Amino acid sequence: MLTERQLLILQVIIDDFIRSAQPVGSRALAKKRGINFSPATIRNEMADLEEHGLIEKTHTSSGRVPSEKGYRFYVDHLLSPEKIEQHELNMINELFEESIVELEQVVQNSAKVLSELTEYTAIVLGPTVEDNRLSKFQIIPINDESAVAIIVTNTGHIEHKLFTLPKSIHPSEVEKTVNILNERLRGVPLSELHSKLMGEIILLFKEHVNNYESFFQSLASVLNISSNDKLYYGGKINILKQPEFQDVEKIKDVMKLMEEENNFYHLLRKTPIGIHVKIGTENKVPEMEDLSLISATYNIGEEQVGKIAILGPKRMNYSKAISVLNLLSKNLTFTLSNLYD
Amino acid sequence: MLTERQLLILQVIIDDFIRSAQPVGSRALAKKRGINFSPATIRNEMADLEEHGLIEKTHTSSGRVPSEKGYRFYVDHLLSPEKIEQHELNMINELFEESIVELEQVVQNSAKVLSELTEYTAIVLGPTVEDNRLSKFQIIPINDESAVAIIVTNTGHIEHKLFTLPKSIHPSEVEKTVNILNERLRGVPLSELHSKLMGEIILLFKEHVNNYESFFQSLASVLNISSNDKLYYGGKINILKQPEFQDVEKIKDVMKLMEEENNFYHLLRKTPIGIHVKIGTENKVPEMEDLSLISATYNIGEEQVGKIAILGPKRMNYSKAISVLNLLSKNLTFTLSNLYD
DNA sequence: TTTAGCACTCATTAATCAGGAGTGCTAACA
DNA sequence: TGTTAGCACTCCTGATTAATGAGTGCTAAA
Repeated sequence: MLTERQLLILQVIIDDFIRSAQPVGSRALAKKRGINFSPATIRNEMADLEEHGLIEKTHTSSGRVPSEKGYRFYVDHLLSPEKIEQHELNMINELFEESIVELEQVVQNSAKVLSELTEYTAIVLGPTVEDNRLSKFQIIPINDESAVAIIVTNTGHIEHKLFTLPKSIHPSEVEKTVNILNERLRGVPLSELHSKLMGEIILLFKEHVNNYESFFQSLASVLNISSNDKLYYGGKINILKQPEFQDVEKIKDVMKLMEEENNFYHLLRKTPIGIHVKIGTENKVPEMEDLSLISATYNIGEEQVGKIAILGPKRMNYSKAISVLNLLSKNLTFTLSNLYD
Repeated sequence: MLTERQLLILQVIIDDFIRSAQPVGSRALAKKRGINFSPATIRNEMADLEEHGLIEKTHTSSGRVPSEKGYRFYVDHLLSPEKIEQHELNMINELFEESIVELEQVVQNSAKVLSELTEYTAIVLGPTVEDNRLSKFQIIPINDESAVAIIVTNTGHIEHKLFTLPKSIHPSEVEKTVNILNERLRGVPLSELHSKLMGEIILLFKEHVNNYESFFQSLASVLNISSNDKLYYGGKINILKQPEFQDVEKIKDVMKLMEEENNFYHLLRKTPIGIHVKIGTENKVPEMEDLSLISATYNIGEEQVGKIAILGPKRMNYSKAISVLNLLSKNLTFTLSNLYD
């Protein structure tokens, strides 16, 4: 379909545009090393590439700019992996060197490092708590009328919830309840706790716990875990450094996009396993037509727990971003698996 | 110092500028109702006001704009309280109508409402956990080597911390420890837990708990509560609606300011009790020379727990902002005091 | 097939100009 | 003596024009 020379020219155009953010003309291109033909020849090839819809002009007599289709082709076929510098490697390794206390902390720091390495905005979706399995449940009475429920999961995630504890419940009943729940619910994904409780466990309650009704109500609400996996940003304002965001309206759009957390939450949830690149309108979000989102997944053992992603202009350094994302997601998976699996 | 008429003119200039963001000229001023003298007269008075440093020209033949000193004078002497509309009252009341589960949630929602009511950016400093008093402490073993410590305070704040539990410790020892700590530390501010532990309580440990040393180490780190009171923003991008932020560099500055959470954290911590207005350079932060920050405190009972604030352009509607802030902080104090005190 | 040459297009920038809002000053007025 | 009308002057704003230059497509020659 495309000749070797056309591929070469396309690659150089996109590489150059990614670097300079300026439309690339035939003369400037001819001067690049590796290019041994005249501007006129290049103009002919460019016309062909434009017919294929891979590059565009911004006006009749301007240089060429990659089209969305061009970026897609570039990402799919022309990308050469970028070498990661030693000092960049160090930054990533430092993330995992300190003693790791909380999973969330590591994840949050990853976003920061990711944004610093790429100069784009990093978005990290924290562990999907719903898929975690219950490993320990406990109730701590605080005063006459309230208590805290503690839920510990297999990935070390801890959650606490305040609830009202009916006065009529005797401490021994509470203990019995805790025992029942631990016995029956260990290993159950948090998302299924509520239905399990309403199914088999309510029968046990009827049998063993006096005055169970209002108490059971409270428990039901406590075990109704809503998906509250969090979204962390790193370098939110990095994106403003990009020359394409010198326009006030565009800045407002992208800031608004990030402000409303749901946007990226849903976008990232949908994302498949492994590295995934969505360019411009492929994101199906009007405000993202000038943005690309590259995402990767990280796991704990076999369980897929979260996503890390880079948000940049369509004209982003895909090669660099993918390399860094790939490395970091693998490191995250490795470290977290060792820790919690 | 200033005549009645000059005060009137100053007030009208500032009111008008706050509304329109345009320099106010003598002719436009003369047409306002309540003004019954000619443009020429107004020009004379304006010249006086300018000599006092209360208003400024943007260029030789422009209308007048309030100076920072002018705003200060306006806030101190000319402010008339703004009536709060019924639907605005409703928005505030709705905050407190739903059953309140977590203090943090209320506080966070306050930021949202505050930003919606004012169209500026709201900043809320959550409860200062350090000043809370311990009301309940508990330890829950998770597995052979780790446990969760639960700390509940008098304001209903719950905190959990993972720590390593030496295998050598027998469950009965843990129970004894929990009893000792609850007995000795109840009512102690979180910020003093650590020193109390290292002082009187270590002696009790030596006496009553076997193999206490490494266990005690863990406890010490658990009870070393760092001040992690959080900063919440509402309507971060509201500030971009203001006509003074149509300049890309300014937008970057203010976004960066908000991105680095420490900035406002420290600024708000310093703020005195009650309503407080800092205009432009009074904030002592170079990037805030075009911004004003109005803050208020909210309490639980007698204890001052947090701050709510509004960040807007220097040309903000002080009257409205102060009224809303005043009302909301009082409501917060009232509701939280009833709940937790 | 490649390339030199040329006419043409269009964005960008600087320069010029007209219109208008606003000021300060002076002199007349109540 | 305080107030106001009149006027010359300043400076911002927006529109228009012109020059420059980067780049293209096409044609014809190598």
